[in-house]
Amino acid sequence: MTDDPRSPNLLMISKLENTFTFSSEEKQALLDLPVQVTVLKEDRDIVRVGDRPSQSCLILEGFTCIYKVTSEGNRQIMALHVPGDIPDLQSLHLRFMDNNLAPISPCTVGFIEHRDLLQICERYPSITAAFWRETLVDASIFREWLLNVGRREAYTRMAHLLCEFLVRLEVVGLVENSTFDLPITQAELADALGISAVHMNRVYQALRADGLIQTKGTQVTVPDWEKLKAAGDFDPLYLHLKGGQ
Amino acid sequence: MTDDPRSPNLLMISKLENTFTFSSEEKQALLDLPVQVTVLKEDRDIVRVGDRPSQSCLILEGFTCIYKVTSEGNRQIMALHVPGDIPDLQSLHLRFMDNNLAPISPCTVGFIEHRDLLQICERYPSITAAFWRETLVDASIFREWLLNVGRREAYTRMAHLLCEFLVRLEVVGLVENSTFDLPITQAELADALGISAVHMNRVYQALRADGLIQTKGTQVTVPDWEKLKAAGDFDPLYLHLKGGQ
DNA sequence: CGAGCTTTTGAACGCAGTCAACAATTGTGG
DNA sequence: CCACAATTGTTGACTGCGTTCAAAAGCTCG
Repeated sequence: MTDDPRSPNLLMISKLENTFTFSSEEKQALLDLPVQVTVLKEDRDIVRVGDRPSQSCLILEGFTCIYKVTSEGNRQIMALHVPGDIPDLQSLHLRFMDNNLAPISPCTVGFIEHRDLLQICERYPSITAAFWRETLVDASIFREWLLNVGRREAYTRMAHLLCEFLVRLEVVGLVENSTFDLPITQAELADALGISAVHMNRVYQALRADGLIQTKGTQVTVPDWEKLKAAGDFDPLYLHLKGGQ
Repeated sequence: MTDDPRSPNLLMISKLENTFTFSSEEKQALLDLPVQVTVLKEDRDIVRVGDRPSQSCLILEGFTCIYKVTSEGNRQIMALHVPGDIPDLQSLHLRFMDNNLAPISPCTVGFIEHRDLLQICERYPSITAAFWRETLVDASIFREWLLNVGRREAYTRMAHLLCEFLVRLEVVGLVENSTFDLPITQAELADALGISAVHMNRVYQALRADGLIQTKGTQVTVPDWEKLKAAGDFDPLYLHLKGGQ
């Protein structure tokens, strides 16, 4: 739904170029990758557990999440995705989806056929490496979330998640004046942090009361980055961004 | 420490062949991969957060884990590895280690130089795919652990972990008569499940009292697989084993 | 056979969950 | 543009799963 049909590819390339340098031939191959742009509503899953998709999905606008549900009906959100992410790149090499993928806000995505991805990977090893690396960073984030959910108390946990959001959104230029849009309900945040919605609400209020964040609708402002980092026990190393250490 | 110096490579190949079929040329290349076998004691990390290793490590005997520690000193174990696993394959494409890797029992590992791995990957795309896939399965396990730690109560969580162990050890032939060796302290299990050691002990006792497991030293026996599966809310799909669904 | 680790037990406490009601906001159709 | 419905956010009270602290008992191994 963008005027420039190449824009999805450029978003993907600029993300990958955070850590890789491509030859002009490789870049052209990435530009030529067919991407089918679609606008999705937030109340329908993109793929579900057990599915065998033949395409992967690049987030262009809005946010998505992957989640699973226990047999008791408790939902855990395992990851949140921002524009530039490819949340189900794994399905390129795993036969079945082992999680659900859904938009958490109205969002625009681009679908890329596995066939095309495999073809470009076979031809250009450094593109393979770049995609592989993306999935490794995803895994690194899962590890940090495990530490977060398993060993940090709710207050710290929430502060940590906000730190991660700020950094990841900054990378794709979605932060202005320490402010970003977080179009996500408290119930969803609770599911991402492994706590109840009620407790989430209390923690959120505490963060505001302590001056770590200011909110206005879905906008979140971080007045003191160092303070939030300290509160969230946050070290961006695990995001493996360009800056390195 | 095996008589047959090729054995490490064969272990790796048989694991990869669970889901991939290699040509004889590819298989030979994997067999020719130099592997430096070493015996490690359990009280020293193999790699640490911030390290930049030039090799990855294949588990041959014993168990290892990856873990992180919060600034408060709480440890979370994010994964446990059994023979055949390559716990730090990620370091092939990520500049820095974002977690610690340590043996949890005396263990034998084989170190493989990144240089050699990259070379073989460049030459054989299907070997790249096989290694990539391994890291994707690791990520899938992280996701399941997130659900486990975030949304299941301690009793179910422990049952789930035992289920996972049984299945993964079965794949590498380390289960006999529904019995396997679990040379890991309760404090370590607690760190893997995100609970305290004291509570771990109580849950463990409850599992025994309910007849879901029998223990004898470090040996664990599962008398009724279906019952344990039910107690652990366990579905092996996320392990992406050969059997498919 | 004693040192050191691991497991076990008890008691008190607390973080977070559940339930229930209400307030605020957003969305929708007339 | 308003009225009503539905979702989301907020609050209070009670409960409970799991933590913490401390001490004792059991193992393992030199």
